[in-house]
Amino acid sequence: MNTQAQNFDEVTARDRPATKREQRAASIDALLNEALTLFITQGYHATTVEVIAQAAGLTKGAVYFYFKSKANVLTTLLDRTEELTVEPTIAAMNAAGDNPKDRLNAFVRSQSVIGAEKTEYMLLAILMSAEFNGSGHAIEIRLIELMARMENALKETVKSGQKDGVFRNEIRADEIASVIMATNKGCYVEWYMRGDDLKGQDFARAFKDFVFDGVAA
Amino acid sequence: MNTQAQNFDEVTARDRPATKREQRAASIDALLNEALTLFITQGYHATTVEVIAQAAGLTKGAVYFYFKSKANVLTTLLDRTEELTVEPTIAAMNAAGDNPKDRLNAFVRSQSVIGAEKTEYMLLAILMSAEFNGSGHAIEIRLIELMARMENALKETVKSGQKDGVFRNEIRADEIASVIMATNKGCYVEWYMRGDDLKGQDFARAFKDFVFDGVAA
Amino acid sequence: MNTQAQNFDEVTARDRPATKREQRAASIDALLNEALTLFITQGYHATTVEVIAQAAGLTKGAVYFYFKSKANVLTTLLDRTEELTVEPTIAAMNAAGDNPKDRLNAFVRSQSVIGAEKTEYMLLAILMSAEFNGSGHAIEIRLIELMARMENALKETVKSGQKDGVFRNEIRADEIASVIMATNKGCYVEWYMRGDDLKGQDFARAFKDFVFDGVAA
Amino acid sequence: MNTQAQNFDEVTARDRPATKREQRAASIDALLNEALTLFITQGYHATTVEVIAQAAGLTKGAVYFYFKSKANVLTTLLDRTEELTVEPTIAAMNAAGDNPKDRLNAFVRSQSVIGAEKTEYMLLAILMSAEFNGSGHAIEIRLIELMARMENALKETVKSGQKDGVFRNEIRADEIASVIMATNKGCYVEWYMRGDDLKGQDFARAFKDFVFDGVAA
DNA sequence: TATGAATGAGAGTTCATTCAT
DNA sequence: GATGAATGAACTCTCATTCAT
Repeated sequence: MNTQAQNFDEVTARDRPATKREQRAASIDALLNEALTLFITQGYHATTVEVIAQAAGLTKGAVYFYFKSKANVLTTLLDRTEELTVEPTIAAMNAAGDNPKDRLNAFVRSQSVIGAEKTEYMLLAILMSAEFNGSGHAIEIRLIELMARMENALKETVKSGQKDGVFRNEIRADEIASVIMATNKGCYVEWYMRGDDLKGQDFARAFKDFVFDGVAA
Repeated sequence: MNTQAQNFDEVTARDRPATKREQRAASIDALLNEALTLFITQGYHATTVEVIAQAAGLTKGAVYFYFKSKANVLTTLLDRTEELTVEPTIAAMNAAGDNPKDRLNAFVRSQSVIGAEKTEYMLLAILMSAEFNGSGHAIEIRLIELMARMENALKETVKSGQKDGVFRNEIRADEIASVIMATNKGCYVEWYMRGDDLKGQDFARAFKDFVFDGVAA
Repeated sequence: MNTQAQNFDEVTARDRPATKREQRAASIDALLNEALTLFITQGYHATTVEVIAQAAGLTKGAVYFYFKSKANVLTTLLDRTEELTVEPTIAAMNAAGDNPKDRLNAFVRSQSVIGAEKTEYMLLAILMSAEFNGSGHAIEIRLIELMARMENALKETVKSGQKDGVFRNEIRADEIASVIMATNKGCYVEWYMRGDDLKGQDFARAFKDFVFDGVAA
Repeated sequence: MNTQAQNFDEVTARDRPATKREQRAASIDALLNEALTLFITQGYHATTVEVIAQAAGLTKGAVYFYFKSKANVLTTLLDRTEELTVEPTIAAMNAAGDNPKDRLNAFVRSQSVIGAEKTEYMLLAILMSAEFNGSGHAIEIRLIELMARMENALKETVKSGQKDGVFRNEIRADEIASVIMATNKGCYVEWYMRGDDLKGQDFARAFKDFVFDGVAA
């Protein structure tokens, strides 16, 4: 299953596929892709259901045919985010073995790769976290949980790196992990907001060097 | 009676001062303080004028008596932000003399101090930048200009530090300055969003060490 | 059932027609008809969108589904006004041939007919001209243009009548045309405001005699 | 009494006279003058109390110090209107004796003079009649009564002119009087709205000729 | 005499959501 | 599968009015 539509980077609902199943998938994909872009460029609140629909070549009603609410569009996107960003990163860390340095390296590398390929999903998680922070909305909880998975993996790595003496010890693992995460998030947002001002590769390298030299024992 | 309200930091408009001038100042202050908190906790779009007014012990109409629009509440707050965060930081850097290391140190120190004392103003600038990014709103321009002042000071310092050979040279000053700014912003947001999870001083120290070891030649 | 509503001139949106296209047309028509009546009886500013909607058996939201603003309801109505009053009058004048007396006669006749059949549209143009005069609003320009089409046709006729010696010459064509227009407008408003006090036909005849004797050489 | 402020055409409250009584009169006068202009240029609804106050060099509160409501500003103005336009016209007609032609002549003449000297007051009555027509507002009744005084005088004159055989008989006095009033009002509004396009004197003459030829037997 | 702070009702407008077709 | 009509709640903003000073 799921063999359809794989090759398209941006599928709009206009390219009507033959079967109903395909059409369904195409519409959902178009809607989600446009919503993803709009949520990170305009913010969730500032993005209207109407605009999402139009961008996907559909009408408002279609959004409610596929999703039970605007919030549900976002949560669906967050499911994809977890799948496409958090899981590969954790998998990469695990694949790197037990050595803390290797694990941290895997984290930074994975983030760089994902940052290049799935930038929008990473940004979605970061920006929605900011937008929903303190809102009491169910999405806030979903986001905290999503981010926590990543941060916990990092924290464990830092901890064991401190125990092994390869990472600096004067500062608690919590704080170090937080600063790394913060730097990571900050760099994503900065990179995104600056558009073409920053050369991606140089910026990613700066980030990497920064992290490594920053935590070196 | 009414002696109990003297110690509060937050004065609401309810405590009617004697003269009109005082009353005016008190109301504006209450309004701006509440708006500041609400804008960073809920976001600008999610904060209604009514809520700002009620939080300040006033009504919607009063907000429009003092400010010509909701946006004007924010711009007034941004004026204060520039005054309270950007200017002291630049002043501190200038006071530190010509040595790039001293200047960078002044920047980091100033940010830490302001981060502790004027956290909300710093956060406002950072969070509103994210919320208004790409909106085309006049506020976006105001924010870009505000942030640019800080970043330019940093960039100049990094550049002269590279010329003197005290900062690493393999990466362009632009990228380094951006990463520092990104780290700075990321840390503010992280710190704020995590509430009491992070010990402020430890976190600030982690940030400082991070920056310094990261740019050391 | 439901056979009783067939004879009504005013169809409200409640009588839901079968197809969507019909429903759309019915709603728009109901909205415009009610708005027309309300704008001339209460004035544009004094008429609220809510009242228009309720009069048409709909809600405020429906008004904004069909029109992008309150002003757009009026401009739509003005388009209809031009079509139903200005164009027939100019067409009637042109159909009357080159003789200035015939043309003026056609003007007065046409105005009387339209005055009887499309009173509200004529009044709308006149009353809105007064209400928006000097406002700087885009509608003001639209109204000036609309009225100018009629007045210019009249002015040309008066001019050629003066050249032919059939109309009095002591007064400039501009002034005569203006007085005719003013009398015309004044009579519409008077007639409308007086309700049933004035017998339409007698009044129209008085107006006609008045104009003809007034311009005769 | 009432000897103060007579010579000023436009007295603003800024030219503070010496005594309180004078100041009071000056403020009221400034307020009424500005309100008069604003009501006819912008309409009653579109004119805010704030704007009236500012135009008079005072604040909103001052308006409520002198008048009990916005409507009361208008009614005060209507009292002046009656005094300055209706009464002189009726007096002029009475002074002209019993001859219907003389009386009508006195009416037209008086209107021309008042039209030149007290244009704004005449316009106020005409335009407010249109704006408040059908509103159910107390002002509507006040306006109807004001206009009726003038129209009744005219109607009586037309009636006796018909009896004497000097005015045309085929049309009822009511209709003739109404058409004259309508023409009169229409011309005022047209003249006003056209600004400088129309030469006042020519226009007045056209109006006069128009009326006389129109009513002549 | 007049100001300026503040209110509260209501305006125009937007938008997530529902539902018959 | 998708549309388009319609709703209703909420939002930003306006303005006549009140009142302590």
